[in-house]
Amino acid sequence: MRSHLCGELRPDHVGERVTVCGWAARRREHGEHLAFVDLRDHTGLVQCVVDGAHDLRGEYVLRITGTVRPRPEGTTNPALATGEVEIGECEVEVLAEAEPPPFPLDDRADDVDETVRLRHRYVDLRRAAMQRNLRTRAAVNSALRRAMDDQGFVEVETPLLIASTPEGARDFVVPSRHRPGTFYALPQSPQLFKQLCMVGGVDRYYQIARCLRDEDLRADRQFEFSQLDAEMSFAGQEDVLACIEAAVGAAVVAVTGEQLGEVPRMTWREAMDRYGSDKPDVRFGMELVDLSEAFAATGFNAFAGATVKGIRHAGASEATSRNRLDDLTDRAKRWGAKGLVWMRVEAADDGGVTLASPIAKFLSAEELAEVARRMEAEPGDVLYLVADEWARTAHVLGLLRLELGRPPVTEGGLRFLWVVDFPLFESVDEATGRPVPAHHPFTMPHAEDVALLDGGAEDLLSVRSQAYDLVLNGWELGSGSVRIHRPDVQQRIFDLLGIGEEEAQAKFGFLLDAFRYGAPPHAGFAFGVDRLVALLLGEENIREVIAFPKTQSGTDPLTSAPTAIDATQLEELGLRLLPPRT
RNA sequence: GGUCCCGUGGUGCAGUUUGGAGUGCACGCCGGCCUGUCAAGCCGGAGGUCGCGGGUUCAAAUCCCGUCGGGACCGCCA
Repeated sequence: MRSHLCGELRPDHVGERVTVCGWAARRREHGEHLAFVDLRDHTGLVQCVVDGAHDLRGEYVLRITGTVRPRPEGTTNPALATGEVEIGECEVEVLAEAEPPPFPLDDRADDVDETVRLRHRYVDLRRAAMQRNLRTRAAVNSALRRAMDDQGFVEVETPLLIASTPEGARDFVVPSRHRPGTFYALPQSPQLFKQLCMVGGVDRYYQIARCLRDEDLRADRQFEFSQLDAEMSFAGQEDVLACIEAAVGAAVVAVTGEQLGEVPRMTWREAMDRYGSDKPDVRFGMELVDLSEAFAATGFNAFAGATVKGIRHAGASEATSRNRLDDLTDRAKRWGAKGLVWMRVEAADDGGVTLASPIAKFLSAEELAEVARRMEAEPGDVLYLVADEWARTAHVLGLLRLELGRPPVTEGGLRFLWVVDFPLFESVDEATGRPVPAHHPFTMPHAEDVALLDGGAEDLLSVRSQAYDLVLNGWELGSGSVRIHRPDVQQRIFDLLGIGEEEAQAKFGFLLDAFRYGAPPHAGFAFGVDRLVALLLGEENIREVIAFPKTQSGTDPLTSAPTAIDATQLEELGLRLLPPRT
């Protein structure tokens, strides 16, 4: 049907008779004698010169046969890759007529209401930016598969219809027709199946797996997403990190052409202390400064006995109004802080600085001087302090740091980071005394910390696990761990978590059974492909790298999903609907 | 579950603070003119439930309440 693609024509093609197909991106009419039509396909635009009468409208689907010729002196267009040539003596065949598109298909569409774009996604996808995103995503998938294949990983497909487990995210659920009243769940991840693959001698498993979680949507979260999921036998943390780095590095090369280099590491504890986050955005500083010692003997009740930390917003005093400070204080409270202390740094007569703050009068001169010293305060800065228990102080200041200092997604480069030594337990339930797992209950404790499992709440919370996250520019790309493969250790963890034998059998019985038949030591990882592609492309929203995404409320403006189903379908499934909640 | 922002011809906006006739801009669309344009140009035209409902008022795009839709975030996402 065609001999060339629109975007590939160059002066080399001059004199050739070519046939191209595409959409009429723009037309410039000069009466019935002459018109210029920019024909667009996925490779770009080429100018076609149409002589004589015609009726060509925007987005008509055309097949144009003509002769490639150089553009006349002075009419070349350096903005187009094909701008030195044009197609002349055109024969035009209208393959399909088209209504005017609902929004412009050039860069101006970046400002169009996203609902309108999604409702007409098939038109939106024609745009150069969306074509670039789809094709970059395909290149990343391809690079990931090649890298995993090259490292001896085997791609195994795991089921989509699986048994529901109450842990973790809310399941999407599918009713069974054969057994009315029972349900499949769609996988939140292939976690248990990939471990079964290890027992099954697969040795190195991977899959670009669709995962589904019925949780609230965000800029970096959709119901459905894709993970590069991997698991390795006879391997530990270092093996996994090396293999994942190779895969991610291949994706980075495929998109940017640049080598990844060594990915730095940071312990979870250090990440929380310095950045107030387990997924620190290390593209910028504004690190948390610990001030607890400065207030060890303070008379200011709000600071006494608390973890006090601060961040310094350099040079921001003039641009930060009192209104803004009040607003930030409100936010800090919504984030869980008791309050937010701010201090404006001003030049003092003696050449030092003074800290102007509503609470300055409650602090001693020594304390104020120590704050200024530790935070390296300069005149014109604003300091923000939070005092609370360690985790809350870090969390609130971590959010405040992002609010005040986070650069746009397109700036600061690609700053990958391994966060290692996550705690095994996130918290200890005050009512039951049971620890709450931070990852999943098959995560191997750090060898050096096993003795602490016998201790009290404080000991339990200090147990490190062999779990690790990969972070890129403040987004959690993925996480993994070394798994427990020994039944006795697993039993120990279940006991601690209060998971009885019956419950364990009901929830993961098949995995525990499998382990009785000889489980190799194994470890794995999974990271989100949508997030990786978005960040590689400088998109701040993963919907831009998904062909048909859903809105924040989980609907699809194109298909109107989710929709009601008819009574016969419900009947067949043995389901009856409750009246709508009021 | 919560906080905040947005909703005005097909698209993007101004108008909302301080109520006074659907007033305006750009693009697109339709018609006309135009033989070297390139986000072509010139002339003319059509196109509106100011998201929806209620309230206040002589009068509401504008103020108030509710609601729907979209977005960002907190919680949630082992």
